[in-house]
Order: sequence, then C-alpha cells, then structure tokens
Amino acid sequence: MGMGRPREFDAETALDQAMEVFWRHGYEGATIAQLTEAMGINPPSLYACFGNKEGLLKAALDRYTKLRGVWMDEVVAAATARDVAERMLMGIADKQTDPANPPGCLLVQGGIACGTGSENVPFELAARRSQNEDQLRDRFIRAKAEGDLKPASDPAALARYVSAVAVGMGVMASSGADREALRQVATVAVQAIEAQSGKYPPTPAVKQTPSKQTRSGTA
Amino acid sequence: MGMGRPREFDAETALDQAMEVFWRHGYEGATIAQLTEAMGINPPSLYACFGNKEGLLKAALDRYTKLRGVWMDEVVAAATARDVAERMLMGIADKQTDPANPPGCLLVQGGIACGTGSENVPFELAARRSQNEDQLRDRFIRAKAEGDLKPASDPAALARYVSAVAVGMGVMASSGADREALRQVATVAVQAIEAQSGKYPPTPAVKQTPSKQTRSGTA
DNA sequence: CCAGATATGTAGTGTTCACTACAGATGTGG
DNA sequence: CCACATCTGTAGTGAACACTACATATCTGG
Repeated sequence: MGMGRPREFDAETALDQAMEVFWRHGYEGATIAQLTEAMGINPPSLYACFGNKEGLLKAALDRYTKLRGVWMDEVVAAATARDVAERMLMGIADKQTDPANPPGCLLVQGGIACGTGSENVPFELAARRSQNEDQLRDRFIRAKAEGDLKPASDPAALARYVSAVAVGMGVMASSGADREALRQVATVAVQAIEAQSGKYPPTPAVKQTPSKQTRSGTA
Repeated sequence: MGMGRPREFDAETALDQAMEVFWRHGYEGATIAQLTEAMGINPPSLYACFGNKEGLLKAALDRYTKLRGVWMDEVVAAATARDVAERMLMGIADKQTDPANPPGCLLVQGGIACGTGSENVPFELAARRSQNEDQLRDRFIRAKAEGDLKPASDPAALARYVSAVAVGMGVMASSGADREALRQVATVAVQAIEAQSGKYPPTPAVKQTPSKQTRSGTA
C-alpha cells in the first residue's frame, strides 16, 4: 500500500531554527513566515509535521529542555548546595550571554504574557521552568539531609529563590546586560545560599518542610 | 476662535484601564478593541489622545512608574541597606500578588520579547526598570559610605541583584506563585544583602567601584 | 447666533496573520 | 507499471489586526 514520499528536511535541524526564532521574538512575535523561512520549509510542511504554531513551540520547548536537562544534571552533581547554586547561576550567566544563541532564556523569552487564543503558552513555559526548580529542590533536600544546609533551612524556598534569580538574569540578559553584569548578580545571589550552608549533623530527611505547602508553579 | 469640544472621558481613569490590559496581556497581546472597551472609548478618541498603540503604552508606563516612584521613595527611606532590600522585596511580594491588579509587574508583563515593528518596546520597559535599579544603587552607595555595607561591597552589583530578584518574582507571580511563595524568595534573597552588611568605618565615597564599569541596561 | 476648533461614533481601510486547498512530485507495496 | 500514501510548492482563505475618513456633535470666542 505504499509509505508515501519521505520528508525532505531534518526535523531536529528545523526545530533548532524555529527555537531560535521563538527565542528571539517570543511566541506571539514569531510569525509563520519567519519560522518557515528560518526552517527552510514551506507552511504545509510545517503544519504536516508539527500540527500548528503551538505544536511547533512545544516541540521546540521539548528540544530545549532536553538539552538543558543534561546540563542541569551536571549542575546538581556539584558537591554542596552552595556549589550547586554557584554552578547553576554562573553557568546561566554564561549561557544567557552566549553569542551563539539569542540572549536570555527561551523559557522566559518565549512568552510571559500572551493574548487571546494563546493564554496557555505562558503556563506551558512555566511548567518547564518548574521542572528545573523541582530538580533543584530535590538536590537541596539531599543537601539538607547530608548536613550541608542548616536544619532550619527550607529546600523548596531555596530552590524557588535560585530559580527566581535565574529568571531575573534571563530578563536582564535579553535587555542588554553583559556577561560580567550577570556574573556579579550570580556572585551576590550565591551568598544567600552560603548563609544557609555549613556543616551540620545530618538530618534524617523525615520532616523536611514544616512550613505551609506553597507551590510556586514557576521557576 | 473657539477651543473645540471637550473630551468626554478622563484621561487618567482611561489610562488606568489601559494599564491593566497591557499588564494582563502584554503589549502585543493587547488589542485596540480590548483597550478601547476597557477604557470606555472608541478608537478615534484613543488615537486623538495618545497618538497610537505605542504612545498609549508609554503613557501607561509613565503613570505606572510615577505611582511606583513614590513607593520606591519609601523603600529607600529604610534605615539600612538590608532593610531597604527587605522592604523592597517583601513589598514586591505583596504588590505582585495584590488581587486588585493583574499578577506580576507591568514592566515585565508588558513585553520581554516582541515581534517586528515593536522591537523597541522591550527596551522601553527595560529603561523604566533601570530607573529603579539606579535608585537602589544610589541608596547602596550611601549605605556603603555610612559604613552600613562592607568596604569591599559593590553597590551597583547589589542593586542589580535586588532588581534581578524582583523581576524573577514578577515572572513567578504572573505564572501563579502565591504571596507566601514570593515572601519565601524575598526572605532568602535578603540574606545575600545581610552577608554584605554590618557596621564598618564609614567610607569617604571617593573610590566607590574599582571593578570594570558594567552597565546592565535592565533592572 | 455664528465661525472655528476639537471630540465622538459609525463604519470602514489596507495589511498581516495563522492556516489550508489543491495539484504535482516522490516514495512503497503488489 | 500501477494503486496508494505521504510530502512539497503555489497560491490562496477568512479573520483579526492597527489605524482612519467622515459626518455629526459640542464646545469657545466674538
């Protein structure tokens, strides 16, 4: 019965190009014309492969978070909570000013506020950011159990804090902050984690956060 | 020679409504139809009064930053650098989750990335944010001169840091973080300023920042 | 009350948007 | 070589967009 004509472009290569357009112009600011031109294909190919504009964004986000995930694994592999925070924020300072990419972070640049019909795009991005936050939180929970963080420290709050700084740095980068400026921010930011650090008797990780359960929904 | 028919709406009241629309949907996401409906006027009145959509945004930003300016004056009136940071970030946690307004900060929600024809909108917002950062920096310069911050501390870096945290909190707020979550972030963030605080012999404020001059361009 | 000036409401303008109909091209299975 | 399935390029589709022409309404100054 035949399997049809094979596609003439590489989906991942095309996604990389689309990712850059979304990264630079945001979801709403990116037009199908810009996307197809960057991807080197025509609209019907785009729609056959990704469904619609939002499907393309999600595919680009999948690719972005996948690449970012391997880096985050390196980040949480640092020895202490303090080193995790430093490696994360210093790395972000570098990545967000890497001339190979648009400035800032796709998970922020993609769209913080959107118009009618795209209301869920910001939440889609927020969900991806919260994955990073969760990974940080788990790492800080471990750090606390290992006596690397104060027994009174709140790993979820610390993770939320580091995520917030990362997002703020992304916004700064996209509006022109240079690498040195972001590194200065990172250097200061790490000191808040340092204030929670030290060498304490290991906590059995049983009661980890007595404070009210407050989900941030973002990172 | 006559002075013409008087306008039937109050410009500031209308601006408040427009501000809320931009705040909720961003510059590109806000449509003239939404704006005129919220303002209770028709398009010709809008264009006669504000020029065009971008002119309306700028007018709304002027109003926003004016209101914010009086609050910032209260913030920098705190006794120490640490108290300034705490008052700023705790206040932001409350303001950005005030149900009377859309969540987050207009200077962030307004537009981080924009499409062709609106490229300067993000810079317009960044310029307004940097005003806050400058005000903080000046306050921290004074704190350092008063011996309230370490002689080795960098007021510009600290101001940039506080601004970054504020922006990050705004993004979190707009994607669903509640007040408690933001306050936790603020509490952690203040500790980085605390680490730079203490009681030191006053610095004559002559050579204030030996590090390379790095302008952030954002806040 | 009139002339000039500015505001308002109705009803559009052209443009750009995301998306697609369709015909032709290129593959596979029989 | 033929039926079938899928992709590709051309050329649009209707809808939504920012913005405006124009007639009418409401003011001031004389």
